[in-house]
Amino acid sequence: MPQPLELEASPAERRRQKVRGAILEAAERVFSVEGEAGLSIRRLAEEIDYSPSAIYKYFGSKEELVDELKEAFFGRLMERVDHAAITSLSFEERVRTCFRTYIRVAVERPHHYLAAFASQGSATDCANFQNMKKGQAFGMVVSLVQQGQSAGVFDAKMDPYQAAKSLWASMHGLAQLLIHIPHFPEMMPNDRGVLSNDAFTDFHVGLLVRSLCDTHGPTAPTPGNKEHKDV
Amino acid sequence: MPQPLELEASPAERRRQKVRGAILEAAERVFSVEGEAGLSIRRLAEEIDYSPSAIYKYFGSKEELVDELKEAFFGRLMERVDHAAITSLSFEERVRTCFRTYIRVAVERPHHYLAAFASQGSATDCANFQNMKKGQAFGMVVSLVQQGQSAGVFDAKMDPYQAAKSLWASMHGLAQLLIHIPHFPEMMPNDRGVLSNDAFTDFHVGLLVRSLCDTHGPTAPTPGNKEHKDV
DNA sequence: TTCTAAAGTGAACAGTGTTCACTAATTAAA
DNA sequence: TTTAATTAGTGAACACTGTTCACTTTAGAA
Repeated sequence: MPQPLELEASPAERRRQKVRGAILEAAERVFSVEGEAGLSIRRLAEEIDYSPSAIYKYFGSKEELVDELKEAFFGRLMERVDHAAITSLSFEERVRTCFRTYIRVAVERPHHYLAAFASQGSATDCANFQNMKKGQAFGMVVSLVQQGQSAGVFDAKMDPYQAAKSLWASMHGLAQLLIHIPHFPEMMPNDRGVLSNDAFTDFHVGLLVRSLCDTHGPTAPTPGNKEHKDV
Repeated sequence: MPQPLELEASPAERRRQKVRGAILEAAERVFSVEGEAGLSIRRLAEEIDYSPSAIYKYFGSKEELVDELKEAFFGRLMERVDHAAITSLSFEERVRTCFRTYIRVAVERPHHYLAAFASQGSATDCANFQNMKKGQAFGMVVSLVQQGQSAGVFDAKMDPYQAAKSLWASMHGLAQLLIHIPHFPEMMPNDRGVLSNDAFTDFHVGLLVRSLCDTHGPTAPTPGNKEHKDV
């Protein structure tokens, strides 16, 4: 811990944070529009009227800088989903608005969302997954499933963690396809059923919720009780 | 069409195709292990004992070369899923093996799978989506849904195209998370329910199939019949 | 054999992330 | 206030990248 916890920062430190903030701000601006491909150190330096090597007095590498952008984005993403959660009264509404918000934020900042998941998945990433924002986001989904179980809407016999992982994968996939395939919801051979992003997201979430509901017979799937044949 | 459809190719053309194949082979080798990041024109040239500029007599750009790798991968992916489809007797088994195969191939060649979906989604991509392998893959999912409806397993009132898109998104998301997050199926706070990739895929597919089944009441979701509030 | 078209090459261009010796400025100590 | 020690900032360079282009060599056809 170099600085004394931000209370009574020295003028030098305040100046340093100002420059650091300017770098991050310019980086955010460029990254939002052109992604990591358009974000070069030299361009960044030009935008804030510094030399390229000056950047390295504030960030160890370009990757460090981008990681900070990604982490900040994930923080904003969680904030907005959290806000959607606490302003929703019923469980059904909460599920719908939370996931719709998740998708909206992802589509609003496609480069951020893609980059946040494009890490090479190193061992260290796995180790402190719980501590990272991504792990917290997963925790929110788990909580949502547990709320559904408490409310008697979801199957109580289901492992909420496995269900949350499945749910998260499904939402992540939708975000990816909406970003990568333009007009994905309208992508149809004929012209019936032209949906907006929100409408298709609702449809998608509707199906996912249905799959977790408690209105089925004893055929509800439980993980890990089947043998697997080769394909 | 430069060459006369491969029948009676001239020696020059055969030689050319041989070199072209060697380039693609080396590219495939490098790309499989290190992805596009590790694939440089100079390294490729060194591996096949040519000069870097020679590559450009066979491929217009690096992107063209990589696109060919991606297209070939998607072809193999579809072949294997197709094989899984025709060797499965019952509908339930077909669904399970097809999707399990899809996930397996994606995880086997993570760089290929990620790159295949990492295109920037230009307007041209959208235009000839139907003609590309990716569009054919989507067609297979549609067909699968329609088979389920014909078999009386899936809700017949459901639009198979919308359902297929939802299904595809969910499977794509799982593939992404399995690739990006090591030990995703075992990612748990406690140690119960340690699943393999296949086992978790089966669990995931089980939920998705459940959501499309016809064992529900009249509350089955139909897309596009709801108003959307802001979040 | 001569001519033409293709194959293949080395050098260069413009760009990238990054490092390092160096100077300028600011802060702390005498 | 003068001096010493950090720190901020710089320009040049290194090792890369994809790509182009004038050039030579090779091969097939007339």
